[in-house]
Amino acid sequence: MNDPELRYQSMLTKLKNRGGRITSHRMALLRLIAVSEGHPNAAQLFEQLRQQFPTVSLATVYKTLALLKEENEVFEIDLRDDSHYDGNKPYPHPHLICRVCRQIIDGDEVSLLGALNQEIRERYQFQVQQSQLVFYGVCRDCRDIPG
Amino acid sequence: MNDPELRYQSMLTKLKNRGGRITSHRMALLRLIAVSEGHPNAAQLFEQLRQQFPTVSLATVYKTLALLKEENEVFEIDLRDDSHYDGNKPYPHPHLICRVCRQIIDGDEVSLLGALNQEIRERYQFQVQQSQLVFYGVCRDCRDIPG
DNA sequence: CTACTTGCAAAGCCTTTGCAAACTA
DNA sequence: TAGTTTGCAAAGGCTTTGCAAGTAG
Repeated sequence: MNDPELRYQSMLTKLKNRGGRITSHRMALLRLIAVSEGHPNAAQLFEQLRQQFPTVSLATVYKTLALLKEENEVFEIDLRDDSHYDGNKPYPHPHLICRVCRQIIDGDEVSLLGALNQEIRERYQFQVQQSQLVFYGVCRDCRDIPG
Repeated sequence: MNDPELRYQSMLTKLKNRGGRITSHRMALLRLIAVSEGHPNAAQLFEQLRQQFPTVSLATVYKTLALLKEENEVFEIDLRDDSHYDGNKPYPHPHLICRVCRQIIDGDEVSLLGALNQEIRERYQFQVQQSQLVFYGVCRDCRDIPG
């Protein structure tokens, strides 16, 4: 789940299979999402897309993101202010948000995740289908900087 | 952290100590929050408060909640649609949200929480200050109901 | 009396929606 | 050609803000 080209093809296929049409705007947006290393929000994707297609609208970005989310090709991170999108790891996983540099770090290497889900299932008899796990704090790079 | 009267007094003290004024609206709102078993949102608190004080405004509810949050007397659960407030356990803890009955269940009895935070600190060298842990799925009561 | 709080209305933001025009297949 | 997608603008929903009037201390 990491090669941009694979991600791109995967998204494209899902859209085609659901009977969707492939427009140049969509192709470009899929590329942007597949290539993005970070966790852009709709506005950021829109800004980038706009450089190639000056007439594209923010609504189109939202609409396409909604499709990709439905196809589980993108994971939406629900934050207080807006949503950010993870196109590289399109499944629930923790995110660490640095309050200093505002960076969003993938926390998918936490080994306790499976056990955590299991404990919730067992202890509360709750069938977990989705999750939003966000940790706020200070990242490694910002930790040492005084102020 | 569970006796309504203690919670009420704690909130009241915090507000007083910060130089805040105790109005009848505020007292009533604190009582509502202290007594609430669930996780009301601002609109729900407003509706209840309105029954005692027909002239109260939603803005006042928001303003008071903001103060209580600042004083760590309430934990704000950031959900996609709105924020809900936990006045009984005013610290970060998981919440389980049933997609069938819409209930918000406290997940504070998960034993792995400490270890999870520790792993994030160690593995990512990330200083966790806050967290929003939300699990979506089907609760025990709704699990057996077909549909 | 002074400073804080309130209610109202308006503004802010992100996101969604309605619809005619444009376009893919 | 038929059915999707697009852009635009407006609407929606929650939350915040500005401000004059009211009120706690």
